[in-house]
Amino acid sequence: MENKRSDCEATNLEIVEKVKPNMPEMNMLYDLSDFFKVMGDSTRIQLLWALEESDMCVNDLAVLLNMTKSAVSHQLKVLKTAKLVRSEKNGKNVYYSLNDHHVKMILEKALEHINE
Amino acid sequence: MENKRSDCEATNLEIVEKVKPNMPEMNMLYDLSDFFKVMGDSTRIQLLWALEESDMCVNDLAVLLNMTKSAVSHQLKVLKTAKLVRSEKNGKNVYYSLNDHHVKMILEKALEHINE
DNA sequence: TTGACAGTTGAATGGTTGTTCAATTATAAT
DNA sequence: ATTATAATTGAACAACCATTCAACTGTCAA
Repeated sequence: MENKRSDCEATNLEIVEKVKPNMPEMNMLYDLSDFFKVMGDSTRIQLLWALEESDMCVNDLAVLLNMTKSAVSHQLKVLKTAKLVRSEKNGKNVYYSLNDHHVKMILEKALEHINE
Repeated sequence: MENKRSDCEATNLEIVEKVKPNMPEMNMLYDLSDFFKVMGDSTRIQLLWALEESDMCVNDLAVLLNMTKSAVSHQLKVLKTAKLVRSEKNGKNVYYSLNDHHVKMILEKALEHINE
């Protein structure tokens, strides 16, 4: 048996069999959902949006977003792990910048969906 | 005082002041993050991917994804609330279909980011 | 070296969320 | 009418997550 968790039989088996080979690998699926999970937080979108305007240090990002440095730092780490931003130390400050040119396009497409 | 929650002063006030007027409204921000939250689940991405191939009823989607009808129905409701899918009743079955042409493009852009 | 500031970190907390389970509605067939 | 199937629903549970808090590291200035 292949479908152990499903509680039913197919209604249109020919459709299921036609679609099945075109479904993505689970690994790709998890990569995709992980990416969208990272984007699915208003604080992180604000950070990406701000860094699209200008490279900034943690301090300034915290002031701009009206949040504590700690909270901002935590979220920047998430963005860095997802390779959406990179950081560079400069004296006492750490400056963050965007690391991916797809983000702007994805945000634009998402806005098109929302504004429909 | 405007920034009550920030625990620091700006390091580069001119940058903060330059970026601030270009930041998005909070409402738009929440719409964006809500959209990405919906996309940030592998089950829902599978459902969208499958419906891109063919309209399908809940039963067939459950078999295809190897899940219970209940779990699939719950997630379809999330997608419907987000206006990403629509549904149509046909006898005992409810057939779902894609309701947004941006999703495919957004998935493609996201894949470009991942495959870098 | 001392003090102040920028940033990071880990634990704790409160809130959110995906799946399961059981019950329910609605439709079709006998 | 009765039975079976498709789908939905709400509650419950466990897992996950964003922010807070306190402690800590590293750097600069005096």
